[in-house]
Amino acid sequence: MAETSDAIGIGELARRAGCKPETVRYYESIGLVSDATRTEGGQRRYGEEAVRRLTFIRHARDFGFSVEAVRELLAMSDQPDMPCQEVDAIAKHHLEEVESRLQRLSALRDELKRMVSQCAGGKVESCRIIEVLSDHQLCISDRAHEGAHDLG
Amino acid sequence: MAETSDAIGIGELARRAGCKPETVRYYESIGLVSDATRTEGGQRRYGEEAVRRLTFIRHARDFGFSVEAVRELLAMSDQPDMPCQEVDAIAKHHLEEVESRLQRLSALRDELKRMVSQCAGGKVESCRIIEVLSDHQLCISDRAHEGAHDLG
DNA sequence: CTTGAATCTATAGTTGCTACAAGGTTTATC
DNA sequence: GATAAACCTTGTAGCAACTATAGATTCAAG
Repeated sequence: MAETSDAIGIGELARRAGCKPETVRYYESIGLVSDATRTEGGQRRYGEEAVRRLTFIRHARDFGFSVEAVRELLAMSDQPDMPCQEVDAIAKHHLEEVESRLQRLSALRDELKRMVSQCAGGKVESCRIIEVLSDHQLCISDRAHEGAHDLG
Repeated sequence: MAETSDAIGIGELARRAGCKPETVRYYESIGLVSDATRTEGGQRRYGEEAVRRLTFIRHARDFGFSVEAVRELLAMSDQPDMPCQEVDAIAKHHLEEVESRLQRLSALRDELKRMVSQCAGGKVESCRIIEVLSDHQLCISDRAHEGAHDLG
């Protein structure tokens, strides 16, 4: 097992960073990770640095940063002597987005909860859920379901 | 202006339901709304029923229901005599999903907040944000950023 | 040397639309 | 009846961030 050395394959790399080989190839195709060295047969081989970089990427993605934000964060982490203002700005901006999504999603939950709680369990004809969906007037707030855009 | 009668165009229909003509054509293409009658020149013409149906669809989508869920809800609202258990089940399931997203997003916010608050504003080298992203160990919870998958 | 797992490229699919391009139709005005 | 503005048509490509598949090749182990 030469897997602690500088010659791991794409599968092992992916496993160590917690993603799939396809994802690594995708990141390479969009230039998020640099092209790997290849074996004579054309297979990718990676070292420890690649593991660190991919781990950073996956971790930032898990935090919800967009791929473009990750690209910037990577570029900055490659410049250790620069001030970290920009890093801070990206993170703060992301935090604000998350907080705004939370608010909208929370309003959506309230509206859904209200709707569900009013269903008496009779026929579709008199179902409160169908009624609410049919008639916007029955919603408490016009802004309640803007949070829906945060759902896939 | 024959626009209150049974002969509105796709633009007027879309405007009344709060979406775009493209969206209406898309819904037609996936069978969410049925094919419209056409003028001799081939343009779509709609009546009041189409306005109601499209409004229902848009409203359900605004509530975050998936297109497939909307399809089922529509089918059920077409059967007023059926019991509304299934409608209830779809809505409850959706509510559960929204609540679970909320929890994960909220954990993510906490983690982000913590990360941002610890940044002292020095060099990238010693930036807490970069450190946290580099090292999973520095997160409070392993589950904190599962909420990221709720973001686009 | 053979087997089987891993990898390769290229392409299409996911969700729910949105944005063109290049034309055809309708409607209003003169 | 002509003309122009506004509307409409189909078809295709694009978005985000992967995921999945197919069919061929390569690698490592026995």
